[in-house]
Amino acid sequence: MTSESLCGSAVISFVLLESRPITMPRENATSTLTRRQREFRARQQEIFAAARSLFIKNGYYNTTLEEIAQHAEFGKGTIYNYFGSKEELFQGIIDELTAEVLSIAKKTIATTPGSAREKFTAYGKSMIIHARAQTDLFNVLMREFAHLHPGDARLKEIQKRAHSLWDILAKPLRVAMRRGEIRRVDPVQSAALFDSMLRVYGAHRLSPFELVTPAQVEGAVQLVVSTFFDGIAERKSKE
Amino acid sequence: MTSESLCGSAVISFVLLESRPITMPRENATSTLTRRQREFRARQQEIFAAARSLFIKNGYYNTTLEEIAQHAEFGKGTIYNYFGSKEELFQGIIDELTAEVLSIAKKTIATTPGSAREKFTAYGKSMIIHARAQTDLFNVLMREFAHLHPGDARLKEIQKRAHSLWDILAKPLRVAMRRGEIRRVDPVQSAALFDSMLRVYGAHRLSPFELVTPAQVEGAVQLVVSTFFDGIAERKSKE
Amino acid sequence: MTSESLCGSAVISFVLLESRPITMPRENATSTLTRRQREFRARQQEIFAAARSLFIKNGYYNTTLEEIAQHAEFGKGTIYNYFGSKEELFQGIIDELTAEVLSIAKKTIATTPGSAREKFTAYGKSMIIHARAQTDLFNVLMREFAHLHPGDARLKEIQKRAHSLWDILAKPLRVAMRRGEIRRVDPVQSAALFDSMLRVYGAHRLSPFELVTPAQVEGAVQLVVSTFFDGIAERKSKE
Amino acid sequence: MTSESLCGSAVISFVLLESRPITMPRENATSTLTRRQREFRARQQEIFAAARSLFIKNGYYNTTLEEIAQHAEFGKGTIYNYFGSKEELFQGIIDELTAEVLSIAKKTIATTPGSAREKFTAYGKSMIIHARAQTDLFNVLMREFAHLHPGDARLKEIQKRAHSLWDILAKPLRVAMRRGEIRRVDPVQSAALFDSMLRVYGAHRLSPFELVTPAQVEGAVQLVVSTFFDGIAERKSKE
DNA sequence: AATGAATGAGTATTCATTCAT
DNA sequence: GATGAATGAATACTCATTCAT
Repeated sequence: MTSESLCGSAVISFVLLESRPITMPRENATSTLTRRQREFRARQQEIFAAARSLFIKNGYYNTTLEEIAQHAEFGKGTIYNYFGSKEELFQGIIDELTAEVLSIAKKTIATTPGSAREKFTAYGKSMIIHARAQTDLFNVLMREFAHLHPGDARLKEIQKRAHSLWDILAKPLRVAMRRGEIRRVDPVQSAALFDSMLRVYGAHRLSPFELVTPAQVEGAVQLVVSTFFDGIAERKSKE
Repeated sequence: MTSESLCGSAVISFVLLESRPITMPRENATSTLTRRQREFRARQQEIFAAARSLFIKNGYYNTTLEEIAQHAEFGKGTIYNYFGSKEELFQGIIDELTAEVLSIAKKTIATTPGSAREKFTAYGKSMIIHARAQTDLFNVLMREFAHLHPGDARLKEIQKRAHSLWDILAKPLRVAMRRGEIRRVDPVQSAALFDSMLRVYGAHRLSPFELVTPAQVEGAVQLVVSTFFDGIAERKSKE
Repeated sequence: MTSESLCGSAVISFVLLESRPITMPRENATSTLTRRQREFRARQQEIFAAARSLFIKNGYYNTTLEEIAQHAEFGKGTIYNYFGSKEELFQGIIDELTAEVLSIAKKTIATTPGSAREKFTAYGKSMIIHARAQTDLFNVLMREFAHLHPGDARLKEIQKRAHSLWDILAKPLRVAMRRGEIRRVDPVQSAALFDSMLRVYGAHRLSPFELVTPAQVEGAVQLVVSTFFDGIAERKSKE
Repeated sequence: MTSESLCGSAVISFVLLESRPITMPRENATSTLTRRQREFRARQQEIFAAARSLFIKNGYYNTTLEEIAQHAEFGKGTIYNYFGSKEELFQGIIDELTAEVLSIAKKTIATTPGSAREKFTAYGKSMIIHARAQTDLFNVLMREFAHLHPGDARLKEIQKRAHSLWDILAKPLRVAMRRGEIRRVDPVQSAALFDSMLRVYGAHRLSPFELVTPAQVEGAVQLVVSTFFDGIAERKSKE
């Protein structure tokens, strides 16, 4: 039925940056960076971007460092001044991605006013938009998920982030439950189910459900939200 | 939001062998196979099984033909009498897998009596069980999904199979809709959403939702089914 | 004064094959080797010889595997069917060498009849001849002795072999001492001193003492032997 | 028998700086150096010392310029203001070393009063002490002796220095011969033999003859000297 | 048909050297 | 003068595929 990897990727894609980044230190608290440091960071980002786009297009194993270097317009050796290895470069991308996703989730849920339904609608919308922009990248992540052998420390980190994401989504569900707005369910598990449904729209290469116009996105999110909260069954309840 | 790969894998995992097999010719229409042919088929299967278990354990790129040959207890060269290349061997596995999934879906939906809800419950249960048994294999599939470059003919094939799966699930939904049991929704899209939710339970390495006992499986399926049909919102409709 | 490496090399050069070979299994006791095994051995020797001559000419670091392969008239990959790594290939050479030297010492001392002086003369002669044929190889060994980090198991092995050599030479000295033919000295240490003197003639590139004719070899050995046993001081003892 | 390298290294280790230095110009005849020049010399020495200790510890090929620069606390580029290349830096060290050895020999032989036996005793003692202090460095020299291809001008230079050393030792032997104190032998060749014996004690990693206390050093030198002058044979001459 | 030895294209990584700042 | 970022040539090692036996 469902694949671990699938779920795995789900997990990966929705993780919030609560924990420290794995490889690439993000902005310094104090913005006082020497010129040296700023330039270093800038070049690192250039290389990173080049690697990212190539990994996306061709996958980890089909991307050579030679190509990355050419694409980044640097010498091959230069790459190694900024990243210890091809693997580290790749891990950096995973890291960045999970951080982004987590950050989006956090912000959307926190800042959207209103009920769980409204928060989930907002979250769903930004996730779909975000995912469609990055779909291919997620794709790579999944392909190469192999790298994380069971027991690898990074796997644990990913797990932690997955839980973070679901916890973020679970919070408004708990509130709603307390208010008697939703049934008694495991909030984390339900959050995961919601999240999983959104994923259907993330696969632009395989999904049959075109989401090019904002209206289409809107429709998709509405379907997911209404299915999640109301179910698809007809309410015979009336009278 | 959601990742293509995730969805992609979803797609992969739920495809029924309706179309002709991609690589491995399945049973000849006429069951009259010469001894030669039967032996050939048998050896092919041995190799296939060896490759499958190794790809599962180590991934495509980390499995060498040398290992496959040893594991299959054949000479390295012999492999090439049965498969044109490592790649073809791998495609055969994808093929087999998608066929299995599709076949399960077809059978479950067709043979389970009763309403859509009952059919979906049965489908969900067998899928979760099936997936947990094969999780690692799906995992590989996803990892190596990279092989299917956009535009690759095999990608189209996979898409077709994904649609087949959803169509199978959509059928009972259409019936229910006609009967007024469920709301007006896109049945294929809804089928995809249901399918996607099941995936949450497929990731034994990342999923926080342990499903070891039959009761746990039952509970998970119930949650998915009830969420799908009824939603999680409290029915205030009463009265 | 004297360099460790020098002594080190001395040690290396005069070691007897008592212990099992480090890397390359020597002739099977039973000469029953399958054709496969014999061919394997033969090719291994070809590669070995090619590597040896190149290491001699250019040193370990200045010899590439590409060159070794070309010189051996094999493909680069083929080398790795016979040796696990460049390092192992190199170690094999050290091994072979030390084994040879040890074997020569053993045989010469054992088979030469007469007193210690006669045994040492025979030993000296064959060592000088042997060394001049292999001088360059010893040279490489010394250059690359670095590879053996202190604590390396192979270093211990070399030490053991060095002791073996000296022990072989010490034996006739002990006999002579018992007979009162030579003074009370540490036989092993004296053996080492004798051995060390021979080394003067091993360096054809640096030694000023040409040893091309058999007579010259004879003269050199006589000088070493007479110095060792009688000293260079004039015997005023007479009367 | 004996290895060129061994002997080669012997040669290297006992060479006196009579000839012009190969790479590093030594003190200007006129001691009038501008401040510029003095500072240049000073920095050159700092780099030199750093390189030396690293070459000793790790060998030529396993020492990177990066490391040398860090150890010398200079920028990598700065090194190239003081030395043309890594190779040149290394040659400078060989040069310094051989000069040291030669200088010690010269001084010891010249200043020790008395007979050849006494001069040789003094020489032996200081050489053993000196070598044990620098064993590792000699070691490197030997390892990297490869650099000197046959025909290399520097090889000739080394040979010249070797001869210088032996000539220094040969001188007192000639005097003794003239006085009838020692037999008629080739004084240079005998000097080389004596020198070679000392080398046994230079290899702290391989030598079984521990020389940690001054008494042990004394004993070793006595053994070498007495063997060299008197031989190990029992004097039956009496009567 | 079965084999596995031979192959060499392909790749990550290192490091001496240069040169713009 | 000092620096260290940039460079790319160089190299050990892998592995899918071929083919002679």
